[in-house]
Amino acid sequence: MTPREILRQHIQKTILLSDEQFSYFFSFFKPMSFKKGQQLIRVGDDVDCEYFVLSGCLKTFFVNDDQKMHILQFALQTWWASDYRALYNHEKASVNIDCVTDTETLCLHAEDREKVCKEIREVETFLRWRSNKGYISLQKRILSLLNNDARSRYEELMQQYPELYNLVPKHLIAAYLGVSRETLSRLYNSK
Amino acid sequence: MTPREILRQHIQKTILLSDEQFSYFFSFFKPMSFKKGQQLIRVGDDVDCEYFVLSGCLKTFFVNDDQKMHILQFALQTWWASDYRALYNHEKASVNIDCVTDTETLCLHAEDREKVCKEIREVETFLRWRSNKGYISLQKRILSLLNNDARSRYEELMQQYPELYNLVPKHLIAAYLGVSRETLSRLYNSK
DNA sequence: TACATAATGTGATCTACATCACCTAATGAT
DNA sequence: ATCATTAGGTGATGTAGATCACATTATGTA
Repeated sequence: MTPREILRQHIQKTILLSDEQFSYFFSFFKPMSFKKGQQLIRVGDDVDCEYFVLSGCLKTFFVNDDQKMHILQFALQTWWASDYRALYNHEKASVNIDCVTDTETLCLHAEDREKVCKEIREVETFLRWRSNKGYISLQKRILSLLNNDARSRYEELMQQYPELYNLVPKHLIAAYLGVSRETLSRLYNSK
Repeated sequence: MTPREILRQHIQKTILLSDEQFSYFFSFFKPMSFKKGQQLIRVGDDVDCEYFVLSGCLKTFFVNDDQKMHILQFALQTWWASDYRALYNHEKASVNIDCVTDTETLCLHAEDREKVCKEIREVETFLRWRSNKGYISLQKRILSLLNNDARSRYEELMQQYPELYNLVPKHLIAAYLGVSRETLSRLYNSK
């Protein structure tokens, strides 16, 4: 699939755009490719765009004072990633985004996004629904953090995103689940 | 302030509506008042509306197999509450909402919301931004759950929403923080 | 006014998970 | 091919917070 097709199919799950409308929207996306380990956003940066993942894997993460990393999101194909707090409030980045693997993305600038939103009603509807889905999935994760122990959080994640198992180093999975890498290792090497 | 004024001021923080536009939007909101302990949404219910809080306090919560309650959200004045997963995906409710105190709300049906969204562009923009803000605040809470211990989560909450201290029983605060009521009690009675 | 129920406090004990220390196995760079 | 770096495994030990048990104080209700 071409980048264009990947994006189009993704959007069409929510709304219908004419060829013309889609072409117009698509024209604002700039292809950007990154190597494993490359940083897209660093804490303190100005943030003016968001990334749509075509292939590979990004991680959005925070590093605390003790140098401990917490992962807010892995972004695989058709996922979106940015520091949305910074992007929407015009603040400096408070999280980092970098590449877990080589990654191809389409980059959309916030001002272009707002421009197209005004011009094409359906695009705004799409973005509203995208936000809703994001909200719902974060709520699910909060519930999982409150209710489940490390083992069932791990099993839940592996069941929902099995591709992460081979794609992402285990210590990053641990940093996503909120568990130490040692404990995670013990979890799936026993039982 | 009248309900109308409360809603209008809330919306105007994000977008501008003419008197006419606002009156039209407002006409779809139905005042609904509830007594402390009354249930707005129960697991398994059909969900077709969302609530805008005028006064009082709601809680959105989940009860697990061990009868342990986890609170996803407290909703105070100008907050919105519903089971958004159910509302957006036309599923049965997977969480409960009830009243922590006597509560006045304005109720908006999903079909009316979508109707007004189509008719008034600014309303759709408002809802898109509302979702974004919700997403950002859930992300903040996830980070807090991953990074902070019970004490600092408690202090963070009390600092951000001091009104909860006298409004909400401590065992509910505990259920929001993801800590046992005993531990919470010890936290603020020592140190 | 009395009684039931909900909210809160506090000690004793238990446990999931963190931390530390050290090891082996991959992976990658020169 | 060699060496450094990163990933991963595993034992020993420490600890935040859960759980259990029971007392105390509010709150609501007949």
